[in-house]
Amino acid sequence: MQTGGPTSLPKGGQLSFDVLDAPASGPADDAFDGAPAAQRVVSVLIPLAVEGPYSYRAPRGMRIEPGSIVQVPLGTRSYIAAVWDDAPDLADPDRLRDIEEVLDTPPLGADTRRFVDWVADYTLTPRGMILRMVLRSPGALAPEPTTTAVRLAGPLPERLTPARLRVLELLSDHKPWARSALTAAANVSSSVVAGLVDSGTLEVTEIAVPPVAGPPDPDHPHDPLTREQAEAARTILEGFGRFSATVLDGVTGSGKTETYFEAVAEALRRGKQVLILLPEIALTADFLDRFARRFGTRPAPWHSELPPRIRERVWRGVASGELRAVAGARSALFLPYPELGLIVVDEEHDGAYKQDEGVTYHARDMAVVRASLGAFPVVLASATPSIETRVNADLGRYQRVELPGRFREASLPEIGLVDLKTDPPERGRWLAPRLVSAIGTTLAEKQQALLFLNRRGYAPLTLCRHCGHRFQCPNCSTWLVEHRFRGVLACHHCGHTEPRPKACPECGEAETLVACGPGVERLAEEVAERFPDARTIVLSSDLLGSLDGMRQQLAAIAAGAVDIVIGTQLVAKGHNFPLLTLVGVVDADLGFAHGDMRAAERTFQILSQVTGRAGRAGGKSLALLQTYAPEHPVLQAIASGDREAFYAREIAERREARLPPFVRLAALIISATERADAREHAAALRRTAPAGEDVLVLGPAEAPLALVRGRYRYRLLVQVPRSFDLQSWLRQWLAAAPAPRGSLRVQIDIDPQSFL
DNA sequence: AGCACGCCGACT
DNA sequence: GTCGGCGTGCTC
Repeated sequence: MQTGGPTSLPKGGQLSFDVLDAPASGPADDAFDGAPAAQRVVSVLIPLAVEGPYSYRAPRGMRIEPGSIVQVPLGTRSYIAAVWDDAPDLADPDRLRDIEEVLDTPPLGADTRRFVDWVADYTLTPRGMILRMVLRSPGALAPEPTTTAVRLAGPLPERLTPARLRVLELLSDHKPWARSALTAAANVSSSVVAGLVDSGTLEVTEIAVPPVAGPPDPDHPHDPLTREQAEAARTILEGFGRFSATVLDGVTGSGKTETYFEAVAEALRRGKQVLILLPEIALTADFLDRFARRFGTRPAPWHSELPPRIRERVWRGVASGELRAVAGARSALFLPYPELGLIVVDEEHDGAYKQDEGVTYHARDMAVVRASLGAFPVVLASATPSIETRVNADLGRYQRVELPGRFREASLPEIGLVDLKTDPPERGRWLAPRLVSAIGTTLAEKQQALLFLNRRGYAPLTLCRHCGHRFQCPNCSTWLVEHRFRGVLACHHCGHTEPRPKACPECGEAETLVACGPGVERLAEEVAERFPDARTIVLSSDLLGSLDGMRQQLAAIAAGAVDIVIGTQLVAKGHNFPLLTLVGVVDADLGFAHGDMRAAERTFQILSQVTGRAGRAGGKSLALLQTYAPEHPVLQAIASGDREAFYAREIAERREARLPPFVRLAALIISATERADAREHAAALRRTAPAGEDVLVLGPAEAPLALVRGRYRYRLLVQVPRSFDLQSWLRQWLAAAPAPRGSLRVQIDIDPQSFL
């Protein structure tokens, strides 16, 4: 089934991976210890698209060890790279060049290096590209920056104002203070400090920049856990000292965060670094504050929007071990932790953990691998665990801890299905009478309602009443969505937009275009007509201005300044709406439309999340789901609250249909600037696929062609049994296949969700 | 990632 | 005839 066996896994790792283990990278200690000091040759991995490390000479006396960050010449340029474990293999010693410099940064740990190798092998990506994700913080390796500070140095000034006294008080211990910190702490303007410098009372010096986050205190005073939470925490804690994977499963509001914080505290007490992974959108100030309430300080943040300066400091702080806790989006997995001892993957089911630009990987699964390589616990937390995680738990690969019910005053909402066949909305309207009356009641009781419709814009389809012309995207096989606020027709796939014409482009008739179906904008129109006095807000990603604007809107909602919230996907994730007592799902069937094999799972997850938005405030709450298929098992499971029914059924169906996680799936993504090129190359590749008994080249996926960032992408699916050595097979296939030409690229997406 | 080498279209 | 477009391949 595989080469290598579990040799590259830590002793504690009782997992067997049915993919190739880390490439055979025998320990290359002799390269570092055995050779005479004058002429050591070492392997250096350069963060470029190279398959393996290159050999370099280490000049006499240079202090080098595996993982050292070095500056090396390559071609005409010089790169920051890392000393790697492979034995040097360059036969021709004349081509060797010297390492220029060893940077004054802690070396990458053995775990980090093995992780890079493992991910490269699993994703069939050049190793250098994975190293690039680790070293990607430009400037992080520059010398430690300093900041200007002041300290007490001379006689007191002649005039002592209250502001000056506050400053002098803070400086009375003669220690230097950073200028910005001092003005903030003394609540004075910078001119007060400047005045004291002018008078000779203070002197200006340079000090190291304080860390991005202080040391978290595991024993910071906090609310005690409930018995169930404490019990769950204990189960996770039993996993310390070896690899373990724990699924922390509990409905919204059951206290998952408090529970895994206990595991975080224990890891900190043991002197380990901690990583909490969150979907980017959940990485809010709200979460950081929650962490601060438990540990006395915020964790170091890591996400794509982080300003470069902070980014560098976080990278450096993690590498030096100064930062003990990181809360980050998926790329935080590739920070150079020297002492990582716990990873928590919050909302583990979230699709945002999958990266599909550039290197394709699933951060949740790579987190499990990272924990396995480092022999420490990983916690997968979710109210709606993914199918593959549930299957892994059922098979005993992961342990499962369930938190029952909600705690404190919060209660679960009552859930009802509104059958649109028997209780339809009026013509041209989208809200059924039962939902309308529930909204009325909610408003009358001065409470808040949320209407969820996962469809941006005004209407998903526009057609001509006269000739039947439908507006379609010129690039993709999708309808153009009308956005009335912006006055355009837009493709939600590739971003193509065109102005909405007055007349039909096909038959030329004017005023014949009709909007079909609702989007949130149209829903807002209906709500404004029905409830003209209600204060309404629409939350949709394309209407969002700045991040700040979004924050203000959320704050207004939390403060009760809004009566009806109308929102897309955005409202299902992350943010809390503490005052909600009614949730209306306008089209609960929307998620079933796609031919996607994960459609049922995704619908279950999003409906669970959005209905769970109600009731956090305590008291009675209600969620109503409008549907044409009230008998659908997913909706039945949601309505009855019987989550097990959903899992049992979905798992059985996947097994029956031979779908992941019961088979392995890979997608070859062929991308080109010309549509025909992508399609042709996909066809050529398919012809050369090696035949195998158990191997099924499924050919194009249902919507194989998509325009992504100006390139046409064609997806070719391959399905193999679970225990198949997919990596080797793909490697052979691609080696023998016709080479991509021109702007063609082939990228591989190995069923990222069922690799264990 | 850069940079050089190579092979096909419009120029003095 | 060659200048230069970019596609391709190599860098220890």
